[in-house]
Amino acid sequence: MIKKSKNESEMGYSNKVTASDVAKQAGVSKWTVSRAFSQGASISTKAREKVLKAATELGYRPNLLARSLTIRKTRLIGLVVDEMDNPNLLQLIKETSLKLQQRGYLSVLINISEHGEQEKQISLADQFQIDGLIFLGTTLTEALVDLAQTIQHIPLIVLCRNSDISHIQVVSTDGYGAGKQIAALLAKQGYQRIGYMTGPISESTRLNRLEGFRDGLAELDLKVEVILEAGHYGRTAGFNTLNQYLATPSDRQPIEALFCENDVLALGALDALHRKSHADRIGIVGFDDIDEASSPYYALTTYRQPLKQLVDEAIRCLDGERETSRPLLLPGELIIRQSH
Amino acid sequence: MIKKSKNESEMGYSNKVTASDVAKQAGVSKWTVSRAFSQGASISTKAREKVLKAATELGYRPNLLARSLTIRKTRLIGLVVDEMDNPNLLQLIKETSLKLQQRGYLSVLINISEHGEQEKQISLADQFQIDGLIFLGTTLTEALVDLAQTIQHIPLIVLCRNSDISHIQVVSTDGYGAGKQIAALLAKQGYQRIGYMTGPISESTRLNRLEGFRDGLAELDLKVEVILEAGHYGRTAGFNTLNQYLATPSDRQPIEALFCENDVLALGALDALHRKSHADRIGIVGFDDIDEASSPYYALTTYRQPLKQLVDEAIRCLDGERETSRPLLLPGELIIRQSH
DNA sequence: TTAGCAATTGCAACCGGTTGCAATAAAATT
DNA sequence: AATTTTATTGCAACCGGTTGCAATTGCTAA
Repeated sequence: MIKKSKNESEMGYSNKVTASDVAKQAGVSKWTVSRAFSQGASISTKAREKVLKAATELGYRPNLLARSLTIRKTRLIGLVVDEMDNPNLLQLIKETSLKLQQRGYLSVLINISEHGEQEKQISLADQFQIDGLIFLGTTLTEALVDLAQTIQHIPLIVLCRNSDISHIQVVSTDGYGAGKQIAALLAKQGYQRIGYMTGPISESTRLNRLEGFRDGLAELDLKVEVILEAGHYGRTAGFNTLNQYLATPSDRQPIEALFCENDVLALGALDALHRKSHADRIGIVGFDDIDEASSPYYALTTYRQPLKQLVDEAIRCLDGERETSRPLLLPGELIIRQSH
Repeated sequence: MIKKSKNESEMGYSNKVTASDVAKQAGVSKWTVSRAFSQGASISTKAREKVLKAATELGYRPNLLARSLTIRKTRLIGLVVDEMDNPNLLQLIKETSLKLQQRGYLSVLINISEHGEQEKQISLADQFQIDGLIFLGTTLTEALVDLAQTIQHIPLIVLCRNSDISHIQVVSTDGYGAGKQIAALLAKQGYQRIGYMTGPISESTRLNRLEGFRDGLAELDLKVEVILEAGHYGRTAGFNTLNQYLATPSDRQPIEALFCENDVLALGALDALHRKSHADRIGIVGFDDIDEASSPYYALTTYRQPLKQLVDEAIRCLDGERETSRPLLLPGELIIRQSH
């Protein structure tokens, strides 16, 4: 319950209370007011108390815009997102925004799912003097990379994606290792003909899951028989892609197992197998461990990313607590269920 | 592909290019530069061209922070979210941020899922001089309502929730009407014993689905036999809640149909029915029409909210294109599948 | 050619804070 | 008690823009 002071309600909270007003009320100069509100400034306890009292009386709240202008720091962080049909992204946004808040940052959401407006939006946020930019699992297009080149004055971080753009810090799950683990799992299960379903393919960002998967299979004298390319990361896309593959007549046996680049695709793939006879079943493995994966209808075997740790590390990079150098790749956890 | 001018790369894009610099380069005063960048300002075409040329040469980009400070408008809109486990929320965020961007706004994400920090976060955004606040399906606690009272100087909008706080504009789906439709649907199906599963109950926000459902059933001489209360909107919560109900011995017959307050709860409920014999089946209806609802495993009958329209209206309120008055309730669409 | 008027442009002041420096007050030293 | 040292506080200038007003310029009409 927030108590409203008398003055506050009297003045209708017109939000016009400025530091000078407080100064007048407290009988000090506006500079002293400023000091009263900044940590560890040179000010006597007495003065600070006087100011704080006057401030609450008047309902004064410092204007962070003005503050940011002078100290040249906004504590605004841009969160760039694109594929907004993935529950995992929501988790990522949730964790990131929460951690940012805890560190006193404010998140500016930059939605680049609308094609063509991408550079404009990021550029706009930049003009607003954001202090950092985090790409949340974003597929970087060439245009975005170019744009990133022009924004070198703030930390740029790619989360949950690999990339080799020089000045962008990468914080991601070790997709290569995960791919290998999943290869081993499927091989142990006795599958011979194994496929991979990928989302959209980007030049400048990679997930490395396929590479690890391929190498892992190779070590066991197996190979990736087919790569199915879903146009985007969506359940329906996964559904259609697998359906189409199954419907296409071929002289070869169809695959027996399929590793999907993420859970959403995997669920779509499982949807495509709905009501198939047991003989026609295909072992499916996903990636992310979204909530639905644990449903008894899906029971999806998948690989869980260490989301909280990833976010932690990303923010550490923002704060400069980690020298931006090579990509930071953390291991996740294989979640075994029944779908594989 | 963004072309970098020579100067830009020469100076390492140090972001220090100010209006005065451009003025010097263009041989005009900094005020003229300002005018060159503002629509419909009194400036000659010749001067504007000179300035624009100099600006691109130097890589000048206006500092929106400074601009906002003087014009006393930031075009920053706070998006308040809490339950971040709901795919529907992601859609809502997606639509809202996109539309805001199209109107030249920037979205500040305010995550209040962390308890206790709620007021602080909103207050912080307010200090940053945001121009409006949209609650995205947020459950308003008493503390939040109190806080909202102190922020009367900017438009406050509750999206996808009903509320009777005086100065908050409501834009939502007509939950009452939807509830009635669903009541009719279930009655037509021949169900006699019908229940309702609710999420957390809030004093100051309502969805009105239950009220409509109850009245709809009453008109057909039926009633809501039981209200199951899930602690929060989560698949697992829905799962546990229904499971618990089914496991509790009772002298009465169990319900035959259940209307869940949203799809996530409904999917959880369906999970609880996994592998039940046909006789023990319960007809389930959800709300939202999230992507997973269309899965063949779930085939959830549900009610789709007119998301885009809702967002449109909300932003119209922001822009003052609609006199903030009574709640704005739009009808959605019943999506019939097999789960009911 | 020149008065008369509109379109431009420059200037000062301001938005609401912060910061280095100098002046003053308080505390410590001898 | 006088002097040095240290802690506070006030002041001017600044962050990077915008805006009302006055001065200047350009253009039209007489």
